[in-house]
Amino acid sequence: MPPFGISPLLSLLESCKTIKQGFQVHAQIILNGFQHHDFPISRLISFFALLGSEDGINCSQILFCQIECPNQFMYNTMIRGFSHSKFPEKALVFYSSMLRQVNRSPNNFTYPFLLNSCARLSTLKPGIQVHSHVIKFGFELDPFVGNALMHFYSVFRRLNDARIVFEGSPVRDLVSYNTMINGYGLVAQPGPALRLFRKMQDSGILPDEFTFVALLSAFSSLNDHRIGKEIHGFVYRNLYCVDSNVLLKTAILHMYAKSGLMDLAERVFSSMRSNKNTAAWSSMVSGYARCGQTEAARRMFDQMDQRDLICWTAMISGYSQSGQYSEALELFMQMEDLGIRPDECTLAAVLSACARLGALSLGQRLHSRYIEGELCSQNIIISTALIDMYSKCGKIDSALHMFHSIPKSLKTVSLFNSMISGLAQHGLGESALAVFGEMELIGLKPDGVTFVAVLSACSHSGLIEEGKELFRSMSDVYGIKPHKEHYGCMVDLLGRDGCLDEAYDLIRSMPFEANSVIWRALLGACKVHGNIKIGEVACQKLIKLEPDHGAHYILLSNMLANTNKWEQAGRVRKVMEDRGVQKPPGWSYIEFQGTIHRFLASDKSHLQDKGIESMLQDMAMRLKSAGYVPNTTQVVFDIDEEEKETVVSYHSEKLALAFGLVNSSTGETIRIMKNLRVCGDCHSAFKLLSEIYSREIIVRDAIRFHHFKNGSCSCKDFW
DNA sequence: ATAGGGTTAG
Repeated sequence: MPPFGISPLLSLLESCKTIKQGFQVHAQIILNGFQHHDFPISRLISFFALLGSEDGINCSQILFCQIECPNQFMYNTMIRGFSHSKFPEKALVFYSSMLRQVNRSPNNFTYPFLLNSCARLSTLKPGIQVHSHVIKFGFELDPFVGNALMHFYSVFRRLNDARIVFEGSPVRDLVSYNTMINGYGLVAQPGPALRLFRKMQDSGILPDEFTFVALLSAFSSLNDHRIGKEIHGFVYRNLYCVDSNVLLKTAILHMYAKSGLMDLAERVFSSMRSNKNTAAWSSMVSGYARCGQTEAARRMFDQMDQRDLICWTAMISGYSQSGQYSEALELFMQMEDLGIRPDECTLAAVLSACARLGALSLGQRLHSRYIEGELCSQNIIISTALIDMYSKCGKIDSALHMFHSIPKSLKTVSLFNSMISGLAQHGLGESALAVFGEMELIGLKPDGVTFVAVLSACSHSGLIEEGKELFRSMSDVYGIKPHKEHYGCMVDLLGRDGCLDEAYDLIRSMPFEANSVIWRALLGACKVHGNIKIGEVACQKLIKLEPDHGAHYILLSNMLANTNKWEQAGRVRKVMEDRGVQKPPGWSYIEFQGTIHRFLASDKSHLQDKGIESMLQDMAMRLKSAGYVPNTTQVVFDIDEEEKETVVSYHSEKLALAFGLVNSSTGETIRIMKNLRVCGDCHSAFKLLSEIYSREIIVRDAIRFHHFKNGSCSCKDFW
């Protein structure tokens, strides 16, 4: 082997592509006695650091650590390497050790990379500190540093700060404009993006394809296809390379797909011919899914040759957003089986589906396997989704624990909304108000969603005065106009207090027509307080608004029957039959050994296995000896008493409870989910059963949670 | 030094 000089070694290094080849060069460096020469070693460190792989950056770190007195280039290289690694925070570690070393002050190459690392962290603070260093060391006016600062601030949606840097920068080049336009796209402000674009043209800077990609993505957030089309035309007039520029085409396609213009999206898509990339496919998948066409989305998805994590996520979240939660979970498990690891976007979508389904054990598994102790445990969207999942699966304590473990500075309005509505569903009104107070204390401004949450918390817990006061302050103090949802909460609240006339007046004074949710709230209150007069009005309205909803007819006929207006009740039943309206099937489900078991009312298919039948008999017997009389008023009236009893004892929630009692051990909490409201008979029965079997039973119905324990329920019998 | 597709709460 001939001896090498330094420069042949360097040119050898230049031809290297893999870690192994890098090692060979390292061996040569040592063999030729250059291991203490800064120059070849720093090149080698740089080679490894910029390979872009985890192994590469580890190798460069090992080399770096062997050096007694690393030079500035080496530090910059490490910072640069970590800036696009999986551990951007390590760039900061190298930066501070650089500062600690005597005579090693940063230069103009240090900050762009360091700021890029900061842009990828989950918190804003380190970047702001770096900004103050930029000023301290006098790199404020460096155009590269300036652009990196704009990028950093816009990633954190701090467009005002980015703008200040932009305005203060002596040189505003193409990259500065692109970065700012892109930033406005991130915060969905296409207006300022467009103004900057004009300003750019005025100052004679020619846009490039990045400019248009940034503009297009800014306008994708707006569902205004007119402007999108205009940009499309503009792009064609200004860049004749459009047809060959895949990136640009993908951005155009995405703009159409996101605006729901799927036929235009299809046209761009097919014009891409053999250049269809995964991004284009993903845009199509999510575009179809977003407008509810999950089948079309799935066909696209199935046609793809190469599926990456993003398109899996697009399909999974497509199902989840369209309410097809089981499909979402099923697809997710298929993905896992292929060995694909979800990231935080996938997890957020899957957790949301778990929450809606009440799939606690899957949610818990996701938490412990992919989130706990991982980098994304700091991700606030994930935390929001987790809190929602734990709340909706009945584990309100876990949700609260998570919430309190999150540092104040990271908490967002959505996070608070998630926590408050969780507490509301569990009827924990005081806690909900306390969390709301904390929100104000740290200076977060509540929004419309927050008020839905706090108002429903008040109505679910009977905090009448607090609720009224909040409703007033909502517009007076916070300047938020109440929407239908807020009126719905107020009707619920007043109705609960027995103020049915007041509730009815509120509906009539609303600036818009009441929807079915609001009438249902009024009807619910009428049922509890036995107000037939207003109840009938509400029922009629509901039947008009939702003529296919069988429950309304049944409620109305039951209400009439209860006041002995048999004839009218019969007429209602007749109308229902004539229209062919079916009673909506009530079903309950319960999770057991990771799978969800579903029960339909009177469904005998589960009865043979696992001793459910005998458990049901045991339940009925013990209830009877405890002096319990079945409440059959909620059963359609024209069947005889004995049969009514049979019907109520086969309600889906009772079947699920029997299943739960058979398949769980003593002391274990039983969690049941129901698609409709829990029935009155089941509610009283469950209270007693919780005492008889010494079990805590948690039932999630369509609106809220019921925690049955020692003979009583957390809803205090109002729901 | 900048870039395209998927993310939470009602």
